[in-house]
Amino acid sequence: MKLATWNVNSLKVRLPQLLTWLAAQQPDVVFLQETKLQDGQFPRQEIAAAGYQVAFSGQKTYNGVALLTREAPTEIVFGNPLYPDEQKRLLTATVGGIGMVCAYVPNGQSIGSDKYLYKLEWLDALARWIAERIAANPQLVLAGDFNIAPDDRDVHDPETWAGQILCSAPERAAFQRLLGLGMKDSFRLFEQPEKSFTWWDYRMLGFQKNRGLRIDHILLSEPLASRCSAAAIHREQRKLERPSDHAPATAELSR
DNA sequence: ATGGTAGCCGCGCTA
Repeated sequence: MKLATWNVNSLKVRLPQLLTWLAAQQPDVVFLQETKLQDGQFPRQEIAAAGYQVAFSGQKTYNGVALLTREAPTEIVFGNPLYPDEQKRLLTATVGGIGMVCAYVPNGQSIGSDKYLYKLEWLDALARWIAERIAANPQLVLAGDFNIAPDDRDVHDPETWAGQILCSAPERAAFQRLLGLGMKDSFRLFEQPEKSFTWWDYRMLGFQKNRGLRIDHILLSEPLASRCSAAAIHREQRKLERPSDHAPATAELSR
């Protein structure tokens, strides 16, 4: 089973790229973030024609998450029942007996801002939700845009970014709390190239200079981590004309 | 030097 996560930064703009990428990569489950589409505008037909079922939760202009699956998703839960939230950032479903949680963690803007406090609250509630889901089904995938670079090796310039948004100690502690629930960072189950990132700022030639961060992750509960045979970042997507500022990440499960 | 770029029914906001 091949899992993929991608912050597409507008599904409307990125739909042609997504369809081409799906045909090339043939993932079984795709976690999308920043669809920026109201549910009525979701491109159901195009996704169905590509061979995927969908569950989605969107709003206009901002946020929006979707799950594309070969097998029908069941037990779909919109948002976090433990944290009422107007913003459409979380989607949970069961696919082939595996719990799938698609997350678009708040960016946080800057340390100490209202948005930062919201981010930390949101992450606290996410951890509680994940604990509940693992207890219900030990096979769980949590994937999406975490807006957290877990470690200095996930940062192009750790000194400049030290303590900054996406890298601060409380954000990293929130990420570690998810690992403490038994989730594994699939990317780090394998040897990886240095300076592997999933996001590069559109500004200041960020991608050309590889000034990136690894903030998009596929976390696997222990029974799934033991089945994981590969994990990769598809940075070639960031080289295309009119790219998302994020590249997709994938993880493969054997058996 | 707080810059810069992309996306959104925009006239600023979020990332």
